[in-house]
Amino acid sequence: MEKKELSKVYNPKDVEERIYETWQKNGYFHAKVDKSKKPFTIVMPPPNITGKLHMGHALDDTIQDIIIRFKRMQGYNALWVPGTDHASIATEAKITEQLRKEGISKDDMTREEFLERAWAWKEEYGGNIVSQIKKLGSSCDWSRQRFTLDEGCSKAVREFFVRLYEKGLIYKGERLINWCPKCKTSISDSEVNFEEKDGHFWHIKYKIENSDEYLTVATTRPETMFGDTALAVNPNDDRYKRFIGKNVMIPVVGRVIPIIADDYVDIEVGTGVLKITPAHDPNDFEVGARHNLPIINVMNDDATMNENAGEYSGLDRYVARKKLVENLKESGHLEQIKDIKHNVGTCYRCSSVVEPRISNQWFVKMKDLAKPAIECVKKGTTSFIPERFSKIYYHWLENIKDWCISRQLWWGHRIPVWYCADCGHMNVSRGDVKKCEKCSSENIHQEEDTLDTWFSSGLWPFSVLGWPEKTPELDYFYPTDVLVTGYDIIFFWVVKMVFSSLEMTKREPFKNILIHGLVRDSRGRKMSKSLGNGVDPLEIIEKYGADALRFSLMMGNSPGNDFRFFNEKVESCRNFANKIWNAARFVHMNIDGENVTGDLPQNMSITDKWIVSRFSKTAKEVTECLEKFELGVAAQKLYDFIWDEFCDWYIEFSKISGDKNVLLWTIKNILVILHPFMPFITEEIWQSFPHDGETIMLCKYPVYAENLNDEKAEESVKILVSVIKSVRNMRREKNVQHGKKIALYIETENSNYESILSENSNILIKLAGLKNISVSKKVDIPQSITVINDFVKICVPIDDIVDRAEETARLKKEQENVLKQLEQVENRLKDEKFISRAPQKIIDGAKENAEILRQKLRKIEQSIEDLK
RNA sequence: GGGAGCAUAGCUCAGUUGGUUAGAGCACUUGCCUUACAAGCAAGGGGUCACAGGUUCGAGUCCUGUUGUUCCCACCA
Repeated sequence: MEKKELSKVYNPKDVEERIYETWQKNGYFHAKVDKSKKPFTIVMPPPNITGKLHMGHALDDTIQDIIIRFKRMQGYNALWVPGTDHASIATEAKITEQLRKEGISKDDMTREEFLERAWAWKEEYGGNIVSQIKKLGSSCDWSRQRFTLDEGCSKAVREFFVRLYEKGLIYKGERLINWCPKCKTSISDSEVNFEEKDGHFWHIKYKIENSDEYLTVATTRPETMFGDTALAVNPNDDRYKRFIGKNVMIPVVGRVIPIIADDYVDIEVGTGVLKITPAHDPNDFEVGARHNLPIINVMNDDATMNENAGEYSGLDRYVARKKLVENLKESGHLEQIKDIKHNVGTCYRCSSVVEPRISNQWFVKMKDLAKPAIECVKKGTTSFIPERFSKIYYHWLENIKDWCISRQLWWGHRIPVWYCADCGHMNVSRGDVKKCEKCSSENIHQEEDTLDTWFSSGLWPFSVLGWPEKTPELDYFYPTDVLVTGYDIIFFWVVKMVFSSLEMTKREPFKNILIHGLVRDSRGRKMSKSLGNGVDPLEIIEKYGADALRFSLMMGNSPGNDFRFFNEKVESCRNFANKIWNAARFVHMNIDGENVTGDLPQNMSITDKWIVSRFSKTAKEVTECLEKFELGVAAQKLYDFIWDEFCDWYIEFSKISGDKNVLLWTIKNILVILHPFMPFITEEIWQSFPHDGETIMLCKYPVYAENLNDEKAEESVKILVSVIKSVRNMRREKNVQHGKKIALYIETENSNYESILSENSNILIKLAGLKNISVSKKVDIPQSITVINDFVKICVPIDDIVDRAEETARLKKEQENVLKQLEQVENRLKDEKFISRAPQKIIDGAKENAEILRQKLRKIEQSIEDLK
């Protein structure tokens, strides 16, 4: 802040970048192991390297930055570890797309060539999001920045994999998994989104062998008929009992399959007959397993039909479906078609319809891992904020299925398994394997598949601190204190961190899980690319400043709840920043060139004692809120204190009387207490005042002090304020001209009040616009306006506030004004077009308005009459 | 089918172990460029806290039910 030329308006662009660079240059964000201090640790949820900063990040990072700055100022050794996620499927899709635009197919590349390309891509774009996070003011320790695919994290991944494998918790097997035909990889259950889509129920007749009878099956996916290996009915279904054990012929396909009985079949649903296709439906897979049915896969990895589909081989699944339905119709096997709406699984990355598919994949056995993760929250070692999210967490973990961790992708951690071509042994190893540990053959090759991204990000809280090495950082900063994330990511990520950490480190990864909601657009819709309704935080920062954005994300936000983003809200927070800026200008006007230290003097006036006491209490409340992670409430309290109590009242008092040291003390403390929320402007102003230390960032966070508390001063100011407000109110009601001084008589039998009011009459005179004031035990003025407020009786002689001639003139002017308005409304009501076309509500409103104006006019006329 | 959230001013939302007269921002009305700030100041209007019961001296807050709404999970042959 330049002392000579104080701009009337705060301009964040002149400030933010410069200050952030200074902070970084001086290493204020860096935390090192120091056993003399208590650590406080947050690891940042790593954004994808494909990503661009969106409002979700802005919210998440603002919350973390406020907490970490608060804790740092409280004296903790506060560490915030940043980093990025390789996001295997998302990044691979982007690179494949980029290649496609260049006319290159991924299939024409070797794995090595592709990875080279991917790393180059990471170098080029991976840094973007990091620089964007910095623009928010995030005080992360950038010297400790990590990447889920860096050397250390890769080592952690192998350690984790091998340990789970050795414990028998990882296995490979043929299972039915979700297959994305576009990404050409398996995906886990939690990566499938269900979308309601229009579809059809095709009722197909399966003719019973050696009979003219047939069974009708309803299906939504007729093309899977090629993989049917049975029809199933409920054993208690009287309609079909007699068919059990007989065979039917699959229409068109011509293969003969048995009719079996299984309780899974619901008599009420559809026709009560179910076709069993174990290779393409999870339930059928289980039924098939119970009855030892063969498994026939009918599709390729791109969802075209394979050789088992005969003449349909090579056709896309939907083309094949259409053709098959035609064929069924022609051959008389199609009984009817019903339109239905049904939920279809889609890929969470590319939205393609997922195909359940039998495949050889790697899995983690989840049951034993889930138990301690449930316990950890039940015991309260780790707590959700708000608490209700623990219910969702329990429910998910209690019903967990095995986790499919292998992906048919290249960008990621390659599974550390080497197959021996000679003896068939599977070598599972932390290090690279050169020869088979069993037969010493060198004819080995590594598993082609990579691991699910969440397999590595599940290790994030401890891998970033050096695990599996026993680093001093891990020993000191771990477990972390709080994880800040959105509820949408609890299943994907939070649970994985908890069970991974408990299994590997025997510790919970974090003590608290602070859950926030989604940032929605002003109409309450999710911000999304397809809707084009996303608000770019960088544009907001450009226009209003990072401090305003941060504060607007906190005001009225409460843990776990979604909240809507409005430009108007940011604007009001920008105004708040400007308010503080101008308050600082006022303080400068008063202290510059004078010997003001900002130390509290021995003897203080009542208003000085009041603001100091109020500040101390506010500090207490704000700290309590922050400790409980109630950031929105804390922000509101700061806003109210700074704007209402400090700016609107204390600064006005200080223009009349007051100690300049107190003025400086208060604003400096305000800057410090507000700093975690608005780091840039507070630093800028703090630097402009006399100060000890290099940066506001390292100031001690204000605390409540008993000796600053002054109930008497607070009570006294309350009385002064009540009188001022009553007088202002009366002036307004009686339309006393602005600037007109009035005489005031106050009656009170309380001698304490009497002395407070008398001693501070200068304040009352100035702020209530008085000519003079008289305070006594008894006031008796017959011709007066009287107001009784909570504390005293206030009288104003009537002649004193009403200059008859002036008042008459004012009323006549008002009369003209109202007449004009009334004329307008009446004209509108006479307008035929208006009456016939406007909604009834608007018309009624206008009629009402006209009536109000007529009444007002009558009152004004009466008042003019009274004044004569 | 199972679970959770939400319902408070015209709009968007706070309101934390129950406590006088329910708050903020924006919008609205009125008057002010009052020497920090018009991105401002002062005053004001506007709420049966979804509905119905219950607990209590006292309920926006706790309990039960109802309605509306959003979301999550599961399933949909």
